[in-house]
Amino acid sequence: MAQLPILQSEDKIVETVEKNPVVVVIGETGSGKSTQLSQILHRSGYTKSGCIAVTQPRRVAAVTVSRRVSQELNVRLGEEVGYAIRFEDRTSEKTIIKYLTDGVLLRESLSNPELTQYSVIILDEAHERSLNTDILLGLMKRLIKFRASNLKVLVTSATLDGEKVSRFFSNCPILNVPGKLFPVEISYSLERPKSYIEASLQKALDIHIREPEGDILIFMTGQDDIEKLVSKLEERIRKLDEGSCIDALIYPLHGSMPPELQIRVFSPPPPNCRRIIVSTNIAETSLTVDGVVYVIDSGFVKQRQYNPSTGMYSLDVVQISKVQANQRAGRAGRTRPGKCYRLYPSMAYKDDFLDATVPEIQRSSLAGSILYLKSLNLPDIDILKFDFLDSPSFEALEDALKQLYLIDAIDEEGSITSLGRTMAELPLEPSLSRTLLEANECGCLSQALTVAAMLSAETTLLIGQSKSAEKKRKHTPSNLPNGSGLGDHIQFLQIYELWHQTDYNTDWCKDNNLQVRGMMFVKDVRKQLCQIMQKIAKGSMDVKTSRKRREDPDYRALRKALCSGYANQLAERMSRHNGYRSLGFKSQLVQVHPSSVLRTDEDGMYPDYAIYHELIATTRPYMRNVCAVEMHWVRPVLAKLDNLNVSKLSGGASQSLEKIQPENSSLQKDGGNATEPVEDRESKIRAARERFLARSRQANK
DNA sequence: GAGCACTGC
Repeated sequence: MAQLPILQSEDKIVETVEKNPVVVVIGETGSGKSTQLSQILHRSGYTKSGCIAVTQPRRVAAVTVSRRVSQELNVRLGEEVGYAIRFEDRTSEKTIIKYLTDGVLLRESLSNPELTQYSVIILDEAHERSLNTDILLGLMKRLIKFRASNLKVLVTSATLDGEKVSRFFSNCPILNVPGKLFPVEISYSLERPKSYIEASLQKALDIHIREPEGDILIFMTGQDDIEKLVSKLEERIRKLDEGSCIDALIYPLHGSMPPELQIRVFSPPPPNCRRIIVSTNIAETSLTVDGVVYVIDSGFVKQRQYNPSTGMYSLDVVQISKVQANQRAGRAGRTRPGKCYRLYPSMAYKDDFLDATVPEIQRSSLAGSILYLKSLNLPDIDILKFDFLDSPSFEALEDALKQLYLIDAIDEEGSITSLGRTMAELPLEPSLSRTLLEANECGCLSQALTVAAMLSAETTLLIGQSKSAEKKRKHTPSNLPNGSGLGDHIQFLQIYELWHQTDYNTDWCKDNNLQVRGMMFVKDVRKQLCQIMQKIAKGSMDVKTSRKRREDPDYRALRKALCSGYANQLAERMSRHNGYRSLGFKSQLVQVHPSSVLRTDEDGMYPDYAIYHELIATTRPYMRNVCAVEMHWVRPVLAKLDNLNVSKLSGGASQSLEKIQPENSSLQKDGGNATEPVEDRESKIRAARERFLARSRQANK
């Protein structure tokens, strides 16, 4: 094996780590930092006083990297070298080098905030800025103060933000480790094309006809565009004169494809044949296809973002960042020198592209993370002034506190409640943790466990289908239950109960268009939730079937529990039509998503009140996964909304926080009225409550 | 009557 570049810097690394509590290591792809840093520190004795932890943003990475290190050290995986990911802990008392996902390390710090078992913590791939890594960065900054004598922290990052991470850790040293990428020649378009599909098609055909062999990787934004381009490519390549150029195999590649189809891409092509892979950004970091020599980059990506003032997610096509553009280009230089064709002008890259992708922490709802931080009970840290590498907006923090207050996870002063503490232990969104705890009181825990597990995996359940396949499917109506018309949560419960009756038969999943992988994941989640709930469960947690339904045919207990958990995700129907108004946020008109199984009554009207799992703006604002609830369950929630005092929740920090936020305000630029005054919001909540009371009076007549 | 990128506890 050729010597990895990082080993030439071994002495320098050891010396720098010796002298500094935190070191930033910048190493490009192929530098060997993921496999070698841990071994270097092991060799220099850091495993004598504890274990070396290396975090990874993805599970597969934790598994594959630890496997390689165990081979290099010639030990059995799970002994001296091991890994820990959700549902799987392959470590033992012998373990001295442990690879784990950042989420698992966060869970560990919940039960052991000082992380005393570790002498070294390496946050690998920190430039990806996953939500969990960002929280870990903040926690590490605090931890090195308390464990200055016996903890070393290493952060690996991409070139562009190494300086920033260093500044965050009091100007800690930065070490550069060369990568092992081949040069990639980059060319730009003169102008932005009218159609990215057409431009990609032309460019791919050009390369295929004129350039020597080597696979082509094309980055598109989503399944739809990928399928269009694949069929156009197939048609055009079929029409090429036989013998005028080598053969081509065209593969789509995206996350909603079943794994067996994804794997196809990795089988090497037959001789005299070029692979053309049309992919989402799954091929940017998660999957690496060897043999790619040409990259075509559309310059766009689909990104999910959260608007804290409306509680709504949107999935937008946005311009990629410079870091992403370079990551995409690098995919062409893994095996030999390559070429990258950017379908945008060089000026666009220089002037329009952000340096780095907006970190996830500034694009997500923070209720779960804030609850987690509050449950750590760090006396020296005010959560709202928590030292993030990039701070989330004030609105996002305020929104998280409001959500947590409405579901009783924190009290009026913003302190965590005992309920909140239990919720933080569950690996679920706060709304679902709250539902479980309420269900435990109402005697429907087993049902709630199923619903929570199903919603944890929801997007991966239904097999991703193209539009044409969908049309075909309409002729064969689904045999799946319909949630008794009460909503999608109930349907999820009924589906799982049926699957349980088949003894978790995988063919049953396939027959019903359910992703086997997704359903197995649900089963694992449910099992994990049962283990955590064991201590406090008041009733059986086994999957119940028809017997239970006779006792409560309308699932009233479960829907009432859901109403507590989703207190912040509540909507009231408009009086004359089937549109809903979301309560508790800036007034927002939303529709039931057409895929919902929620049923209308004999007059064609939806129920007066419903809870929703999420609001998502696509062509219009939709509530996805809704469930009918009853008016009198909603009453206490509205009372709580009425008494809401956000500045009290943040411990009066609102004023000072607003002052230190201005640099984040640009993020909200496109989010509409993110800065609506609190008084406006409160008056709207009051108006909603008045409408509710009027409706109550009418109902009582 | 519409459409969903990618991760993770």
